[in-house]
Amino acid sequence: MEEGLGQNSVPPHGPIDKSKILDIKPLRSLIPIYSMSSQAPPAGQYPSGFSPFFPFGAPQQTPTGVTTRGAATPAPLRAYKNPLGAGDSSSTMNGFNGQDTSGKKKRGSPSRHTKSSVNKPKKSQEPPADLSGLVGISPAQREDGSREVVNIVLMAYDALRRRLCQLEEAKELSSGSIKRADLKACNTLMTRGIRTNMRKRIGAVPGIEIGDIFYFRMELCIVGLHAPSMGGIDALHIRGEFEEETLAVCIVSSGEYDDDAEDSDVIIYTGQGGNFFMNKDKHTTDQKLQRGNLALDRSSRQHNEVRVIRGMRDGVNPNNKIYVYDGLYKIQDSWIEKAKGGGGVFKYKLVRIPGQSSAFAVWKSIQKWKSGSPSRTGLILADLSNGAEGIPVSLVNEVNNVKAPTFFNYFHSLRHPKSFSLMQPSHGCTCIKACVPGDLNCSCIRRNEGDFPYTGNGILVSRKPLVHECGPTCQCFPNCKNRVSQTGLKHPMEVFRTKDRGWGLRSLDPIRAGTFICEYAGEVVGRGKVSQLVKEGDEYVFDTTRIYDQFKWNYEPRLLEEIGSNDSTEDYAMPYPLIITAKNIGNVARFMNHSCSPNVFWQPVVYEENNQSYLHVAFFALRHIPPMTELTYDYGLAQSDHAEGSSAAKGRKKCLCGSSKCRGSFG
DNA sequence: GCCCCATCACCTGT
DNA sequence: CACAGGTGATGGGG
Repeated sequence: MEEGLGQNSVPPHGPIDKSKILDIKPLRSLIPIYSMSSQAPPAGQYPSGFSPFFPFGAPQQTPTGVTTRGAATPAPLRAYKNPLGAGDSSSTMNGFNGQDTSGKKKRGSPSRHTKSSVNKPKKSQEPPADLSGLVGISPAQREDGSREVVNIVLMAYDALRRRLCQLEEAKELSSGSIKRADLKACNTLMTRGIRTNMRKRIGAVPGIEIGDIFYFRMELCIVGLHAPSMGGIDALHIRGEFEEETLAVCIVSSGEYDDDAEDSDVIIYTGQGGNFFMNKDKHTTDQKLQRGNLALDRSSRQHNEVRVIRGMRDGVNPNNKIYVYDGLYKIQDSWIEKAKGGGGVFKYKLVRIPGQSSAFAVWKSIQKWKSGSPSRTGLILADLSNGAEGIPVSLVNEVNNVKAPTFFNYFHSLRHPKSFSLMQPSHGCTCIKACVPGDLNCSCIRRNEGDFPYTGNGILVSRKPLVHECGPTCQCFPNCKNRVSQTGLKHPMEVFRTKDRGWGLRSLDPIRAGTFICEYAGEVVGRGKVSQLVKEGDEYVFDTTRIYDQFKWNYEPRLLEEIGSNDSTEDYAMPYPLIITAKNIGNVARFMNHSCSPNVFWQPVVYEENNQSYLHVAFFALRHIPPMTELTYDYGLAQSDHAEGSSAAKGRKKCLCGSSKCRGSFG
């Protein structure tokens, strides 16, 4: 039956009649598949991707929806799988939900299903309470998100996941372990209603921007970008008046297949099924035109927009995979190939819709810069740190003719005029080799209230008034995992010229939330000198005693209730003042600009040198940061400014961060 | 029609 | 490499 396509690895030119090959009934010609009468929004208001529903007549317009975001356009779709969780629980929240007049129903009735509940006893429990209000998500926002809500959900997810990892790692290999913290965190959040964009849609997803990166498939699920937790194809089922239709809305390209195309705007995607590499004992079979394949096939005819997420190996951590949202594509071609195992395999050619900001293409050009083939445009200096960092810090200006920042000496850490004697002198831990999470004999861990502050791959678990790291007086090896902020830069950085804010800092690598970025290096000065420095025009003062906007980064303790761990103090009070000037001496941190919605935050870290405790300011990623994104943190307000109220105090600068939550000025 | 459960596939992750 | 594992689709029974 596969005579005609046995030897081809080239897409045939004409359209194939798959119905012949696969014994599938032919496609019917499509009529508009949802009712236009009742709720059609005014013309022109469709989100991108809807017009193609008009089979042949509608003009192929440009992807208008691509650049707009957050515009919660009403979608005239009725999805089969309605977001029942939302509908139900929202009415529950009103406290008036037509309570079961139908006597029985609902779970908890311990009637005849007891037999099945023997093997899975946990199922019979009451559903967990809706906790979405805790983190500030309304029922409507669960349906349709926004940038802010997406950030809230992702932060809640990762905070919980980090904490679960921490608990898991502390337990060594003993009792009931929390394997797969990624799954557990997702499950917890979903059952508590902490998620967004539950309404499946074609085209852009509100709150998700092209270039956004993710570190787990579950992150794609909870923000409504791609629903299946493993499957590569997300399909939407639409009920029309006479027919039902299924369309592909999103795909994840894992990069494990031969998806690669030379052109970064093209992707060749393999259909699903056929067991062609999973079951080894089974002979590989032809893929069938069903499920995801069927959806892709229909989409290739409807020409609807399909979101594309590209999975790729993390250069820093080859075990990890990073998912990059690469925007909207359309399926241009499809054909059948013969796989090595012998089965027929569907192939789909997706082409990126032009006019979208680049995402995956940026990754590709970074790869090229790193290999050095076309040199970086605007490169002024290959390594601003002059070897002081283990990793080069390039200096780049693609904007104007300014050749260099004002002179300063690059230094990787702090210079103390005197020892920092606020804390009682203490001795380092006596661990051999490395400190082990959960080992309460380790004095450093005890100082961290029994928690190892970092996960195994060096990610900060939660903010604290003070993180205690191991230091030179500890017995443990220098590669102990509790020395994260002492190990210098881990990502190749770039000091670059911004359009309107002088120099800025960004990374060539993606940075995962909670990753240590750098410390604020410079000279420590006494508190009394601050005003003098400011008067002298020192723009490089870091002062822990300023007023900082509070924000929540740690996990929500109520989400951990069933594990019995509900300690979480996100205490924002700064225990010890520390003032640093990086005017004459400093590192990359002095180039980080202010933003009112930053992607980096600072955390006090302490460790010992020569039996004296020294305080450092360490910067961590607030959320996942795509490569080439400017790194920013909140500069806070000088105390004197705060006392004067909101009147424009002297020395304040107009803020150009461009955030929707911009406070207007800083400094 | 609905609800509940079981089963299955899936471009996971450790 | 093995295997635990979540989600959503599917299908059957009550």
